Amino acid sequence: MEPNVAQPHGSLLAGLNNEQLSAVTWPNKSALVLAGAGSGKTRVLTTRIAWLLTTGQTNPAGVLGVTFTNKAAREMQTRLAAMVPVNVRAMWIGTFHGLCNRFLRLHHRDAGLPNTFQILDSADQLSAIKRLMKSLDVSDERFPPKAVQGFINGNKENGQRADVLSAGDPYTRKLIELYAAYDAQCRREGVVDFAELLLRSYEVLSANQPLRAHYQARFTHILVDEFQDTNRLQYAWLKLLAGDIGSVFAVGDDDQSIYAFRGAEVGNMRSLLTDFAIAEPIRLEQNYRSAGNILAAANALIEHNDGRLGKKLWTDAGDGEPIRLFEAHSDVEEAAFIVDEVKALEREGWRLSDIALLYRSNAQSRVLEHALVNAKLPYRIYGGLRFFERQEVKHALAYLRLIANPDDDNALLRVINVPARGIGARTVENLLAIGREQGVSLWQAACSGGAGRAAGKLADFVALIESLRAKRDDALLTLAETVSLAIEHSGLKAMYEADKKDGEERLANLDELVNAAASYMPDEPANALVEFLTAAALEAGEHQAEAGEDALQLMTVHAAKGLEFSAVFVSGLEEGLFPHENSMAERKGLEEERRLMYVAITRARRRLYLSCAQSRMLHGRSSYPLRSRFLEELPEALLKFLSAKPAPRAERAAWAQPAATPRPTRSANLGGWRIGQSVEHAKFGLGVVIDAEGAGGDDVRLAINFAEHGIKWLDLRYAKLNPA
DNA sequence: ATACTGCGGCTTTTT
DNA sequence: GCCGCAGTAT
Repeated sequence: MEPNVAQPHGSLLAGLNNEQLSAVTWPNKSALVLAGAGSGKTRVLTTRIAWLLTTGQTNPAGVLGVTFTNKAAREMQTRLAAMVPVNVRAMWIGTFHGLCNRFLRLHHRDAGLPNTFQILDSADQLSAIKRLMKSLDVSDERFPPKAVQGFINGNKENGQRADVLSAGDPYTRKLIELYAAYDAQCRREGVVDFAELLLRSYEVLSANQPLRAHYQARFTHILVDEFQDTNRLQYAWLKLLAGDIGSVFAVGDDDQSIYAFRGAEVGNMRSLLTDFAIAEPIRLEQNYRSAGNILAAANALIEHNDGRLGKKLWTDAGDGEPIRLFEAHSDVEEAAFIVDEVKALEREGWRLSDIALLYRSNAQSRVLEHALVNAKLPYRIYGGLRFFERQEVKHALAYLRLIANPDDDNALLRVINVPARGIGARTVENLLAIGREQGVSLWQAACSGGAGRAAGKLADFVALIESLRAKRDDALLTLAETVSLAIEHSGLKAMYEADKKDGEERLANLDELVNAAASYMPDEPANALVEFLTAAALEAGEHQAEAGEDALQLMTVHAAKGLEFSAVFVSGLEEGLFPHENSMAERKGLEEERRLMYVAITRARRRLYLSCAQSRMLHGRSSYPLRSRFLEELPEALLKFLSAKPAPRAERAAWAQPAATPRPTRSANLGGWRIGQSVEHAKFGLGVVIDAEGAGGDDVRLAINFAEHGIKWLDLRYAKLNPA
């Protein structure tokens, strides 16, 4: 710490611990802040920006603040605004995608994009891919559209265009061909997907030296949140922007890296140290959230991972309560236990909204919800559809997109016959054929009118869109009026009014859309519609608003990252579920599962419950999983066993055994096979039996580690195995 | 055009 | 066991 700098800004820096202070007042060079859970990383990030500004080391234009979620970006802006008098809206603080969008709008010419370019969300992208494949007559059996989407996005996130890819096998060659065709289609239609926002920005900066020099000189301070979640392209983008002058101040936690499955590269943390000549990360290890026992459990668990940068959370708040453990006979009993405990907590005066029920996968919420409904405990569940992803909202947005740009084929196909107006599949086929043959958009094909019997209906549709466009332009409608008019004139409103099933809710959502438009503040009023549509794509909205009532919080562990609760229940701690069996087949999959467990544990402030069940309905059948190895990785001294029937001593003895040794299965019956046996499978080749589950008899599944295909779980009723 | 039925699949998810 | 999709029946 440098007193001469810190002194005049005492109020800004007051209350920071030594490590936080050294991070905040780090000199103007790159840094990696290893910020443990609950160690005050957002505070460090925002205070550093405030400090840089108030000490005159930079001005608002010199700061680039990057986050992953809109929520985090907003929080950064709000907190910064409270610290320094500065127009945070004018600053470049936002998500990777939001900032790239801003960049591409400013430089759309350099990027080769129309100034009205629209953004495809994942669902839009998938339907664009399906449409493309249909037009190219590619079998969606052999090439599942989701897999094609994954291929395209994966390559974009590695910075690779189709033209630099090559493959020996025809399958991959086809994928590359589809990738190229997809990009061409997007270019024709003036749309970009999420990954494209980043890749295109990166390419424009790479190719355009003056532009690059401008931004490199401008952004002297680049600050990144949740750095462990960056992918290769994001890292390259940051590196490019930093150039030789700029510094990167990255905050992250390798132990909370839980998004490798979507391209996050924890390795970027180590790369940052070398590429930016950082001698040692700054460690924020003092935790202000959880009781000591909870941190001790988290520390002990995460020690089982290799290759960590290393970090040990501590608190001066005392040990607190033991961690409560419950082993139920069934998933239903587990849910009943949780309900009972929650009721007890409620009686003791805990707020329901301060209690979270966490689980590994969404399917687990069902049995919990069932128990909660019966117990009349209010709950709020995160996940599922978000506002701008609802079909009625997407329909309305599609009309708005057509107003902004009628050549948007995705939008046109979505609503050309919604509500039904006599334009059937045959007519649409014709349009697609014309579009393909003449190289024009579907809108242009429809305008030319050359489509047989439904020509009149098509003309009506064209007239509808044109009248909406004309009304907006001539009558100078506000954004909200445009939205409202589109909903009404398109017939969407009438359609949902006639829908007795869930029309009412959908109409309410459409009203909400009009409200959203009314309160939307565009940067450039003349461009309000395009901006609004962009915001709708980049910020899909809350998962489910419904605030107000004091309700239990149900969510996946992933969704809980970044949140904290006084009491946390982690349910379903069973092998196969948590750690999830699918993750075992992935490289480093188990370690990511363990980090996920680490995230779950560190959400709790005062009380932590961990539970598992001896039997569980899974995929419509009973399964009899083993206790999760993660439970065995926790020091027994921290635990308090609450099971109605504690496990027998023999089983308890196995409690602290290292997880590496294969444990015996519950049922000795492995359908005649044994752990460690070599087997052969017709499709997967040679492998070794490494684990088993199921009730025995015909209900046996074996985990087999195949030489060629990795670990697979096979159901003996279907899989043909031979001894090898 | 819509409603029903059968089938497969099935982890996590932000932008 | 449940959901979503596709294909068929009305």
